Amino acid sequence: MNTRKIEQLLRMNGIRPSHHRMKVYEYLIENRNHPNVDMIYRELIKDIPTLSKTTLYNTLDLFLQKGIVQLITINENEMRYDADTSVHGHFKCNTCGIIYDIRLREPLADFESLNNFQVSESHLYFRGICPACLVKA
Amino acid sequence: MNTRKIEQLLRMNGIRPSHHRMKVYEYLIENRNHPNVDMIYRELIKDIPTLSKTTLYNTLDLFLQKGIVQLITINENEMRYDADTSVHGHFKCNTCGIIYDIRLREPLADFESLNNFQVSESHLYFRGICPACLVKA
DNA sequence: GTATCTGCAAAACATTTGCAATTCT
DNA sequence: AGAATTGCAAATGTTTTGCAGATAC
Repeated sequence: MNTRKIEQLLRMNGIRPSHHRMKVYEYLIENRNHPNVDMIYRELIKDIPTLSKTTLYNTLDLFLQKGIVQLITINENEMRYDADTSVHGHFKCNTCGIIYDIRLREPLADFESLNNFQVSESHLYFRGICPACLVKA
Repeated sequence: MNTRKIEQLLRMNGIRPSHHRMKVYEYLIENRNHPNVDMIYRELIKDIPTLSKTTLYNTLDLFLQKGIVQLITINENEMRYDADTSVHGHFKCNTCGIIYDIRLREPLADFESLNNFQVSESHLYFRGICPACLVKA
C-alpha cells in the first residue's frame, strides 16, 4: 500500500499521520503476522534509528482507541496486534508458533446466554498443530 | 464440595493431594469467578499464613498440565483460571469487570478453514457491558 | 507560542527461576 | 535416606509512567 493511502486511512480515523505512525500502520497492513511490540520494533528500528518502544506503545494504544487495530491475547505473556479489525478467528500452532487467521462461516455473538449483554468485541481462537507441522511430524 | 471428594478428584488425575493443592482446587471449584493468582492468594493466605505465590504458580501449572483447570486470557495482563474445563465462552464486562460464563449452543472448532488443523484448545470470549451495568446506566 | 509527539530512564507488575528448607513416605 | 513440595529472594520480560526535549501547526 502506498504512503498516500496510509495517510488517508489514518486521517479518516482521526489520527494525525506522523512519520512514525505511518510506518507502524504500514507495517501492520503489510505484515499480517499478528506481531508483538518487539517484532514491530526490530523491523522499524532499521528505518527509524531513534525509535523507542514507548512510542510504539503510545501509537498502538492510539490505534486501538481509534479502532483501526485489534488486540489479540492468544499469547498469555504479550500483546499482539492485528490491523484486520473484522471479526475472525485465530489459530496458534504450538509447534511453530505461527498465528493463522480463521475465517468464520457465520457471525459470532448470537449465543442465547448473551441475550441481554451489549457485545462490543468478539474473539475466537484455537491452539493445536498446524497442517505444515503435522506433515513434518 | 467436601474434602474427601476433592482428594479423590486430584488423585484420579495423577496429582498428589497435598494440603495446599487441595485448598487451591477447592477454591477454584467453589468460586467460579475466574480468579487470577492474586485473588486466590488473598483468600487462601487467611487459612495458610505461610503460603507463597510461587507455590500457587507451581500448583496452577500442575493443574493446567494435568488438565483439570483451563487458562483464560481475556485480561491482557494476567492469567485467569477456570476449573470448568468444558468448552464454553466468557464475557468480560468493561464496566464492572466481572467475567461471565457463556453457554454455547453448538460445538466450536468446525470452521472450514480449520480443516487440516489439529485443534487442542478452543476459546471464545466477548467484551462489552453486562445486563446489570446496562440497567444502572 | 502552544499543543502534540517522541523517547529516555525509572517504575510497576505478573511470572519464572535458583536454590535452600521443609515435609512426606 | 530420598523424593516431592514449599517458599524466599532475585531475575526476567512486558507494559506503564513521569518528565523533558523535539516537532508540528
